[in-house]
Amino acid sequence: MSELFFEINASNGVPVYEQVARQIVSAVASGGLESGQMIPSVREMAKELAINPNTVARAYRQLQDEAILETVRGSGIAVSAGAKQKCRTKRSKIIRGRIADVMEEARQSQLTDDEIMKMIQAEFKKKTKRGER
Amino acid sequence: MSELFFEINASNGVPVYEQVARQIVSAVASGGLESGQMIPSVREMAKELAINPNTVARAYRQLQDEAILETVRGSGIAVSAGAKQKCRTKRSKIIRGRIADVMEEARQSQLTDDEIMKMIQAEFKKKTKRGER
DNA sequence: GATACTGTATTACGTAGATAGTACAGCAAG
DNA sequence: CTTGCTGTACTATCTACGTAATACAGTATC
Repeated sequence: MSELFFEINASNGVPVYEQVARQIVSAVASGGLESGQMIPSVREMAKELAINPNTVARAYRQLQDEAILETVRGSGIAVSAGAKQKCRTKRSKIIRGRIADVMEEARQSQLTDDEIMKMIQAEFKKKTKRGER
Repeated sequence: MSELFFEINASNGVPVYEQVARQIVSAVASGGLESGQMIPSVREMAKELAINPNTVARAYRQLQDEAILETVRGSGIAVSAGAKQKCRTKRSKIIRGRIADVMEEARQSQLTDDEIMKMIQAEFKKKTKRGER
């Protein structure tokens, strides 16, 4: 089931359980996963991603604490009602935070606004030129 | 001596030694530190920043490996000749890398180019409005 | 040469992340 | 009711990393 194109980047610095959680959030936010839909079981997901079941469980648990996932004992875990809106908000917050971090880092590097903006536009062009979307 | 306005953010996720190294690179890149100039000793810098001398030493050592700093036994550590150009390049690379990371993360979050650009511009405005530079 | 400063090397400690193994509780389906 | 799947809890271990503490080696200065 599933076909959830998840990718784990082990040499990324970002904890694996965080990556799993984020990708679920992204999937819900953009409609790839809908409210009420079941997600792959802990063991199944772990097998697919070749990681430890406990790591998956940790990601799921975190999302349960945020009421994005709901557990149905014996059956599995489903996407909560109203999760889509929550995930869209969460996703925005995460990305906005990352952007703010970079801005702050650039500021501390004593780069001028002009230099910063030029770098951003250069990277942006590079990105869109790769032919995505 | 020095007056090197360094700031250490302990709750930043970024290792302290990395922060020290980066701020030296920034200072050299923007002319605050010039080739041949001595930088504060390991212990002095550690005292100013209220961190462990070893942490400072690690930052210095890293920059020596990159030929940005040079050690003079018994005297101290000086900025290498040609360090400015190196640091400017390095600084650009670091920031560009961070920007690329955010772009990649945004892409994985399945945000559209339009949404991403809007977020960036919003944060950029927020930043410049704080009245810096 | 003695002192006081440099940088450096080594070792040890604490924390966070990931994994592993095991055990338990609940539901579905035969 | 039995079997097989769910999630959950707990403990232990391993590795990586950042930091800390201490001791050591070289030079300047008097």
